[in-house]
Amino acid sequence: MQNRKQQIVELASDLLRTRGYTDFSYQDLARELGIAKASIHHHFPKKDDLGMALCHWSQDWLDRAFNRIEDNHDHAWDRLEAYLEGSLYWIMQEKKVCPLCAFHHDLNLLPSEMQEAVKELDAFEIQWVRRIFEEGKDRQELHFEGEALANAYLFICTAKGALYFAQSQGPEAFHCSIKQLKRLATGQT
Amino acid sequence: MQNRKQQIVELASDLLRTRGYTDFSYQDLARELGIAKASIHHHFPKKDDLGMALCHWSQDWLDRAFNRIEDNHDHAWDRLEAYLEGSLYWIMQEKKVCPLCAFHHDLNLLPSEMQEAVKELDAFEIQWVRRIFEEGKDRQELHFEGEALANAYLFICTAKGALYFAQSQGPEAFHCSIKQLKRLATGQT
DNA sequence: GTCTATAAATGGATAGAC
DNA sequence: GTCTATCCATTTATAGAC
Repeated sequence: MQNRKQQIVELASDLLRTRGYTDFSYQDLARELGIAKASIHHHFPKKDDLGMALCHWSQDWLDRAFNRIEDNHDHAWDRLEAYLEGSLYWIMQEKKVCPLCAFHHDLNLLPSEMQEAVKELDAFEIQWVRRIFEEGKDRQELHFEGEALANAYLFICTAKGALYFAQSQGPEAFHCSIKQLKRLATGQT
Repeated sequence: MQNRKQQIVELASDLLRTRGYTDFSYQDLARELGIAKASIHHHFPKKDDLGMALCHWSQDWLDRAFNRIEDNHDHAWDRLEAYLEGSLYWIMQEKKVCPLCAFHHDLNLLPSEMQEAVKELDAFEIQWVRRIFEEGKDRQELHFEGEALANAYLFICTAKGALYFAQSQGPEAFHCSIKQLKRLATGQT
């Protein structure tokens, strides 16, 4: 069964986003799939093998998320807002963080191969936001001062931090800081 | 030895900030202190007892950090900058996150008593930043648009997110977004 | 591919002696 | 307060049968 392998990754990604990489076990996976622990080891001999598979899964997850946003929204700010609302939805409704945030929680404890993969995924996410800012400026949809990259950093850092506080202080904290971002990115008064 | 108890908390705070709450053990503490695991249990019967002690320690840590900043800097932006530079120093030079960030990593896994404590600590941190913004505006040191609280949220969210990326992308990512913040908070062009 | 069985290490926790 | 000894559960991982 080739699907079993994907089924394991899919479930693992769920536990990763809920509990973090070091805090889910093969036993958790086996229980929920109704199979033996040893069967998971057959597909992923070491946990770090599964960890790398989760890194690749995260790349796909980002691709899908970004493509969906671009398919459903044309205006640059609508795309950025969809990115924000998506993140907030996951954390508030599903109690899950994005896979990258999950990996960051244990970054120092991960094997170096996984750390490198996370760095590349971070860079990929940043570059996507930067591209949206650049295209938005070219099309006169966004009106910000300075470089697109600097504004992209401000945007994505604020978003990550807002999610951090959304968990403990509720969604108002999130919306409050995002409102500021919109003013800056769109050039509204 | 009453100092032993504090010694344990001090070491535990270090491991908390380096590895996270669920990823350090009584064994780690015992090894580094050169005493038996059971001796740690004498001072903190359950790990969550130690966890609550770490929450109280974190409150003291915040108090000390904020007082030091206010003692050494008068201008509102200098205080905010000292807050940022302090955070960056810890993560880059010492590979440690602030205790609140550490607790956030496992927030969903913590007993509710600890979760409540973290929420209050978050609120305390936010209120400190807000006060600095308000005082800065009153003294004409800061020139920002809108409410002090909204600007405080933007500031602290950006700071937390910048630390997130500093870990994986290096300090340039941090400085890049902080430069934007300064422009906004001080009213520079 | 999946199972049972099992290993070896680790984690949190307790009992009771000194 | 600290120790040794011990308990029980969990975690990662392997061996070998079906």
